[in-house]
Amino acid sequence: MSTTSESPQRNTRQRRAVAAIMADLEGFASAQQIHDILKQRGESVGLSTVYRNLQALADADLLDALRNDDGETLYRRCSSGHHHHLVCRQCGRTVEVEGPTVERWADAVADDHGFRDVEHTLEIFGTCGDCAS
Amino acid sequence: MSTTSESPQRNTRQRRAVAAIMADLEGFASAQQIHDILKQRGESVGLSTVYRNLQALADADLLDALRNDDGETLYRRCSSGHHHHLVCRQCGRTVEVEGPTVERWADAVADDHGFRDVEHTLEIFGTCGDCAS
DNA sequence: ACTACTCTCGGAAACGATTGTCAAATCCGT
DNA sequence: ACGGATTTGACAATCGTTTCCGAGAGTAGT
Repeated sequence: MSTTSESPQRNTRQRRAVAAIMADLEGFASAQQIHDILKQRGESVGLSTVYRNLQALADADLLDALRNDDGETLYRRCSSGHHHHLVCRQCGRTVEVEGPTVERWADAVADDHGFRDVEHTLEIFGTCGDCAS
Repeated sequence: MSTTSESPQRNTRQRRAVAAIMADLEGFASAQQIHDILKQRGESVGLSTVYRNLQALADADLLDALRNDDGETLYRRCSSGHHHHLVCRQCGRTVEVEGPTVERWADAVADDHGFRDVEHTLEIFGTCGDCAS
């Protein structure tokens, strides 16, 4: 499988259901939460399947994935291109932010120390206005 | 535990052994790796104890902790104060970096969106000069 | 529509890091 | 050295996630 094709990607009810949830969802959610939501909507999908499909979507860059402090992986739909997140630690509301300054700073710092092929991760956590009251 | 004192903090062989390892260690290491190193040095310490002491040291801001992509928590000694890391993804060599500009930017962005109690995480990964050759 | 060939599903078992339990060992002030 | 509190450590339990594997469902070819 080194050469070309990804797997053919079949169009299943479960795949559609997970994608639909993610399209609606505002903040980050864990695989288990998404599994619960599916159950509530009556579109029951096996937990393993939820995990698999979320991974697939994340691999295809259709979802952002991040780990919270509890070690859970959270998913959320995302716009294309490089960006970071401002996440409410109460309700999960998320704002995508860009910071050209930060990008340049990170690259410059890495360059100063002779590092190549630089990447970075940056997340901002806080309590949003609504949750603060 | 809201009120006053930290726990009395006793000076045990195990606590000293863990602290000693961390003083020597150059890059980030997982609790289990540290447990192994202790065993090799003949200073055997229970795994739970290693976990507990690493957490305690991290809580006391004597160690930095970060999670790798595999979900393991890695520890490393650190200087005091807020800082970030530039980590070589090959050899683990780590440089502590500061970025007042970034701090201000993050706070400003969060403030713009009405977020309070803001924290952020930022790590830079790359290949260091030595490993690039 | 029928067949054959996969890919996918799902429930249960496996996994791996971490945390909890609790009796025994160890500290440390007195 | 004594005694009460903390800490240790072997083991079990937890928790998120992954893997297994037989059954089920898409899809292409006829």
